[in-house]
Amino acid sequence: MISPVEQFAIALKQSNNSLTSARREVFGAMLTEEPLGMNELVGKLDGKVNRASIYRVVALFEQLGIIIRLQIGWKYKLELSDSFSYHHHHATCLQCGQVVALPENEMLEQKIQFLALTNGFVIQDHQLEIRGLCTKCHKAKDLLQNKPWS
Amino acid sequence: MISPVEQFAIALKQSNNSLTSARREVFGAMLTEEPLGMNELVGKLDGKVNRASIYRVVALFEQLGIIIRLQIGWKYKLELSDSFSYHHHHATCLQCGQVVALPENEMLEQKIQFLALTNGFVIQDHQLEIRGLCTKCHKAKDLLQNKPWS
DNA sequence: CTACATGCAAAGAGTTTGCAGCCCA
DNA sequence: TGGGCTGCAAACTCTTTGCATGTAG
Repeated sequence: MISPVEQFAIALKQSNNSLTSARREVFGAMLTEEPLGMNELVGKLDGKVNRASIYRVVALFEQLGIIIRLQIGWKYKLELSDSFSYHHHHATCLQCGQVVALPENEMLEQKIQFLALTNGFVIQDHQLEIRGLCTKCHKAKDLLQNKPWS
Repeated sequence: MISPVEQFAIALKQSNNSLTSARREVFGAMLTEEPLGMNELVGKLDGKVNRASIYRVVALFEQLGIIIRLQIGWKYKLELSDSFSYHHHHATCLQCGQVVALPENEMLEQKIQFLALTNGFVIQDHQLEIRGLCTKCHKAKDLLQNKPWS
């Protein structure tokens, strides 16, 4: 079993990129549960890595397929790529803002492939953004609408 | 049968918003085949509607569900909402940049609903972004790789 | 030691806001 | 006529770039 950090180091070496401290810091900061916004990332590395360098490192990581850019509403967030986890999609709760990772679904992936292929498109990459209400917020809303206390 | 422009006028009236010339212009500019980038929209309305007003009108239209914001790569594009056409997804060609509207696929929609529901999520909205190669560019690439002339 | 990477500061997009004047209902 | 809408200009956020310095290999 190879650790994420080793995998990261190998990816850099294989692409002829140095393993610098800024890159290590950014990668370390990305080893989190939730996808990170650029501003959060900058904040997390405040005093350690310069803002411009973070942008440059993120661009490199994206190019190397180490991280991916998720669209969450109007903004984007960053997350380690599928190579460091597994292929999945996300659902964002419009109420509480929580981003939930949805488990891989083979049937769904097949349908997406099929839809693209029947239209002559060869898929290289895809992203599904789901917006709605999470379990908690949905229940809360039900309570409000049913007014069980009235 | 009700025309798009009438439908638009009704949507404004019902939400207590005036039918101003700026809003008419923006709506008119949106009546196109392809999704429009904000800069394209601004360019198209250059001299007619001020940049800031376009942003305000777009924000209003989005809120009223008249237009939607598509994620295309790192940027976004605008397009009239499903109420003015039909529910569909898009595929962007990484080579030539063309954005193709893919026809609705009931099975796919069901899978998406299912995936969300089994994870306790009630979908309000969703967007699928497909990136790949269109028929033309894919063929061109095949030619290059097979080097039929060599 | 050398090429590549970073920090810093300034420039550049893209977007938002305050305010005075204009226009739709 | 009056309240909402627009144009204008300035402010703000996010991102990129040029250049001198630092550092990994």
